[in-house]
Amino acid sequence: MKLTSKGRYAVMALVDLARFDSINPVSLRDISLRQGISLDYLEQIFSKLKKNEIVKSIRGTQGGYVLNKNPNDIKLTNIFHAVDEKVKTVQCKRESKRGCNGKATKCITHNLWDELETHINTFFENKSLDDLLKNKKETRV
Amino acid sequence: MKLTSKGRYAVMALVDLARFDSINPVSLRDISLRQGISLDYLEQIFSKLKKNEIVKSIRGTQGGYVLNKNPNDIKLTNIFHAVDEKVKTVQCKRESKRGCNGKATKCITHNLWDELETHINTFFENKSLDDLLKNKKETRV
DNA sequence: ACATACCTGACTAAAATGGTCAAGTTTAGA
DNA sequence: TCTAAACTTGACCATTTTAGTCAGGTATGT
Repeated sequence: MKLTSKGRYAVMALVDLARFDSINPVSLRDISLRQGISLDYLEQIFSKLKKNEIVKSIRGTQGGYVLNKNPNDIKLTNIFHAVDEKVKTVQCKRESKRGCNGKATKCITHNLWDELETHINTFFENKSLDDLLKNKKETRV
Repeated sequence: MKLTSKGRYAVMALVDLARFDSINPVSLRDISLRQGISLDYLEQIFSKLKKNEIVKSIRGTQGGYVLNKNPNDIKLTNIFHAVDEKVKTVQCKRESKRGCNGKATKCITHNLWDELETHINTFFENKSLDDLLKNKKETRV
């Protein structure tokens, strides 16, 4: 299962974006500075977010990115999917129509991973960018 | 977040073990053959399972491993913990008492990962080896 | 025209993964 | 008592993934 910094950065950047894009397009440079994420890396991430129609880009001076949907309609599952964070649990090697590991049967734990995957996906499907915004205060420690 | 083959192998091996250890100690060689997991790798895994008192070893000829607890008392969370599958989501770099990323604040998404972690752990805490055994038939495809 | 900001693809150091290999020790059973 | 089966330990390693960097673009508002 993968769930790494790339996904975290994507979420952080989008929350940041959502907080400011109603005024102006937000440049990656600003997000980079505010969130402490490398600009070059952000560009990779936003390229994917754009392909998946989560954000729109506006080129040129004063340009930047804007959300392409209502924050309430952007679920975490969409974000992770966009940046290739596959919320997939361990795969059985060479799983095929025939079964796991080339055998004609499913392996003992096969159903378990299916269940887990559903469990995690449900969490992400029920969580929108809007939910995070409501909780957006950077709480003091 | 890590959730890899090592965890899957550990679970597969323990289910296998649970099915046969009431008769005799089960050798890793048998598990290796039945489950298609490298013997050397199994040894690494069982070394950790033993340290965490999930299995007992019996040395010598006809030796092998035996469960050290009732299958109902072995939760998946115990297994993953034993083999260092940390069910931890992405960490904020250098998180400290002071906050995330060296700042005095928690990062925007901090609570999210905490919630997710709890969500996944709940799943694993409620799932025991016994639950898997009940479902143990290698269902035909 | 030119600075700002997006866009693209190649490249890479470091870490994690999924093992292998070698050299033991222990003990049941012949 | 000898020996083979089985556990034990630790070093090692190839491959893949991660988390970026770097170097060049292209588009556009002012």
